[in-house]
Amino acid sequence: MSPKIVDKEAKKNQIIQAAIQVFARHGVAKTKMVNIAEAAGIGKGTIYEYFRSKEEIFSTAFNTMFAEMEIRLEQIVHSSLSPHEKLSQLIKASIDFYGDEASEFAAIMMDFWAEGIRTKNDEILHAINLKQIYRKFRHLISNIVKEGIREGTFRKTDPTSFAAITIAALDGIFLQIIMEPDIINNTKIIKTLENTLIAGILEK
Amino acid sequence: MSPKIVDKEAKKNQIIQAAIQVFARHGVAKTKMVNIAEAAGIGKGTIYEYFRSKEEIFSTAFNTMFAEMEIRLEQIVHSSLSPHEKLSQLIKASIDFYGDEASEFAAIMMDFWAEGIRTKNDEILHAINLKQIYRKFRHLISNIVKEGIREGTFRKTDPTSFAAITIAALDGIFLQIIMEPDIINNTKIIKTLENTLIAGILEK
Amino acid sequence: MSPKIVDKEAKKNQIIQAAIQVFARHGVAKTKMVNIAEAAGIGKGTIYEYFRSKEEIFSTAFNTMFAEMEIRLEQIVHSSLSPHEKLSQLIKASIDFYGDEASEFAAIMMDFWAEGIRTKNDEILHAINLKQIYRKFRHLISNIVKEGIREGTFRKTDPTSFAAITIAALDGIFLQIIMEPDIINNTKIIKTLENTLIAGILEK
Amino acid sequence: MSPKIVDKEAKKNQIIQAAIQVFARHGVAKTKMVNIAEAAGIGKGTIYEYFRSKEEIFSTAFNTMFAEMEIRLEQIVHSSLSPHEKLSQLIKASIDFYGDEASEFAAIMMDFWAEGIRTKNDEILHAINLKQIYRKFRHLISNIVKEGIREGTFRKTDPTSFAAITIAALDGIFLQIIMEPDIINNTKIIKTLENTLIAGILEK
DNA sequence: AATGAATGAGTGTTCATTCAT
DNA sequence: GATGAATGAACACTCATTCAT
Repeated sequence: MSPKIVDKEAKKNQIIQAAIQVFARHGVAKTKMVNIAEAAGIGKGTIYEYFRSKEEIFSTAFNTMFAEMEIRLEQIVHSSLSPHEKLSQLIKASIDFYGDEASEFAAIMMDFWAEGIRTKNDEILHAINLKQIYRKFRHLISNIVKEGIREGTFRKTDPTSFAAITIAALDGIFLQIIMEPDIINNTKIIKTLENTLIAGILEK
Repeated sequence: MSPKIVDKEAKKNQIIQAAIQVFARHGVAKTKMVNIAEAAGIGKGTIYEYFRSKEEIFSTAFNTMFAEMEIRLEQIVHSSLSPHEKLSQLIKASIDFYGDEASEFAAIMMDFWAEGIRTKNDEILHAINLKQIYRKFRHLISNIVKEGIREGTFRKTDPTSFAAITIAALDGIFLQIIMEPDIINNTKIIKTLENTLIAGILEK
Repeated sequence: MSPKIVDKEAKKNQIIQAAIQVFARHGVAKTKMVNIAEAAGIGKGTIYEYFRSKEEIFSTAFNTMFAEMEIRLEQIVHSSLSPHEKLSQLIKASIDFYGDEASEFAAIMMDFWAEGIRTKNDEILHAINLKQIYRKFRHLISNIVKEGIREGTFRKTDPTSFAAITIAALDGIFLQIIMEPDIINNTKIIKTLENTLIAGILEK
Repeated sequence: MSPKIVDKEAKKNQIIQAAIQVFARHGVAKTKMVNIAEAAGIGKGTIYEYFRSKEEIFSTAFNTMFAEMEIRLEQIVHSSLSPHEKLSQLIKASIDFYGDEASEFAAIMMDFWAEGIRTKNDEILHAINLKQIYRKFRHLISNIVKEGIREGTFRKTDPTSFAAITIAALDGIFLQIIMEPDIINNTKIIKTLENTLIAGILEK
């Protein structure tokens, strides 16, 4: 009675993974549906069995990527490490992540940002809530800061501002690593980030 | 210096300024040649008297914008301020700049970045040398750091790494200000940046 | 007469009835195979077990509808009524039919006509023989006319022309009723048709 | 300063005439933009300089054709002929018109009708006001009828119903002529129409 | 020099049809 | 037999670029 049984979710994911690959290599704007289809090893029309439009693929890919980032972040935040160590871990994990996977991850992230920022004005991309995501990230990190202040190991600092700066520094470093993976030395950068960002918040 | 040449240059600039306006408002990908022409108050075909292609307009606009940023940066670096004050100024000037003009400036910058990053792989956009620009920026800031270390006011820190982080933090903050101009409090952020970044490099 | 064959025919009919419903509601051109399948309560692929193509469904539906019309027409023609009464009945039955079911029936009929007319040029739709159908209709009505002339109740009139005009008037009225069911008053129209068409053929 | 000067209206008309040709030959639904472009001897993109969409071409063509019909009709109605002669003229002119130009004109008319009827439900095609057009036609003819009744040459008949039937008969005859131009004898039909329709309304 | 009319390559999306289950 | 997942041909429409005026 029932024909070919397909794991719809698995296939959606397969398409999204293919889309991310292609977005990363060619940019969101220049990615054609047929490219995604080819990358996913399926026919162009098949995509539309799983996604309504290019836009939907875009926002799904976007949310998928940020969801992954969030999970990594939360693992550190909810660990039993000290606040100081949490920040260290956060920095290290981020830089390592960027360093390893950045070149594929970078450009698409920029597109997402570029598109996500513009979303502020458009009403189209409600699915991409960059604002929400950054709020969440800041919230997670500011909790570490508050914890440290409560403990007495961190100086009294505005937790949200510090969180914003930490994310900012990591995002910005990300950009530079993308551009010059060879020159920007990861080890040195990590050390310097600890020496400046963390040193700046530690109670003397 | 014949008047013809001056006219040509002036008109090119007029077109670029129009292009930047339109890029900012609608995004590079969504900007049509006709939009630029209209914004410049000229005919669509006339653009091609001054630029070979949309691509050329894009990269010219890109370089124009970064040239302006460079000038602002150099003014601070080459001032007679102390290294500490130079960094303070740099932070303040950047944040203020972002805060004031960011919303128009932001999205286009993201597009430039997104496109510029991708350029790494393509051979097309040689004109957009994001790598070069960041190198220049790091060089300028690392000079301030070296100056401070030489003076003894800054701790021994890898100047390039610190420069990279400073730029990174400012770029990253830029992103967040763009997204939430109302929530990200400029004054607090500036203070926190000084309390962390600068505090982190100051000799105790 | 094996049950299998009966089933096949029943299912074909079920699909055709569904198709007619959907054609009527959305127009032939805008009707998708999936719409027909849904209306028939079967799977999209199942249709192809019974019909070779959309085209075949279309022409089968077409012929089905005209066959129904023919039956209604023949019932009147072969009744024991007088020629005058037969024409009256014909007009009344047609108008009533249009009036009641027209709005659903109309648009599909127009599509059939439109497609059927074009068939003249194409070789594709041999199945749709609008020419044949109209010939049959004219033949039936011209028989009533001949009967009336023979009886002496009708004036000597070209039977085929009169048949053509009668069908024409009914088709045309159909069109107008479709467009303005409220304004075109059925009772008045029937009376006027009798007063003009029939009055025009009656021997004084 | 100003480049190529083009008579926008003339070109629009050129495209519409081409569109009508192609609509007539292949049907509205099967007509591709590129077909119209080719028929007009222009590039596909050029059409969009003059019309927003296929839909707009369709409705413009529709209105153009009906406007022409209206002019022909009004010429007869507003002539100095007697009501009886006006009706005769109307019938003759219509049949001749159909007979001569019908084969090109027919199919497109059917499409227009088919589409126009469906329009009742959609909100899209406001431009195609078939209802309005028929109302206008009925109005023109009913004026002839009223004139004849006033004069005493026509029997007391509901003018609107008679107008509706006249239009109906002509439309319907049109259909049959389209299908069988050779069999439906124009001269006979005209005579029979006069003998039935007009005879039916004449005061005895 | 300046223009905008003309163009067609290129794109997202639809849908009749196929076919593995 | 029945199904619906898969497919790619097809099509409306866009837009960078050209070029006649």
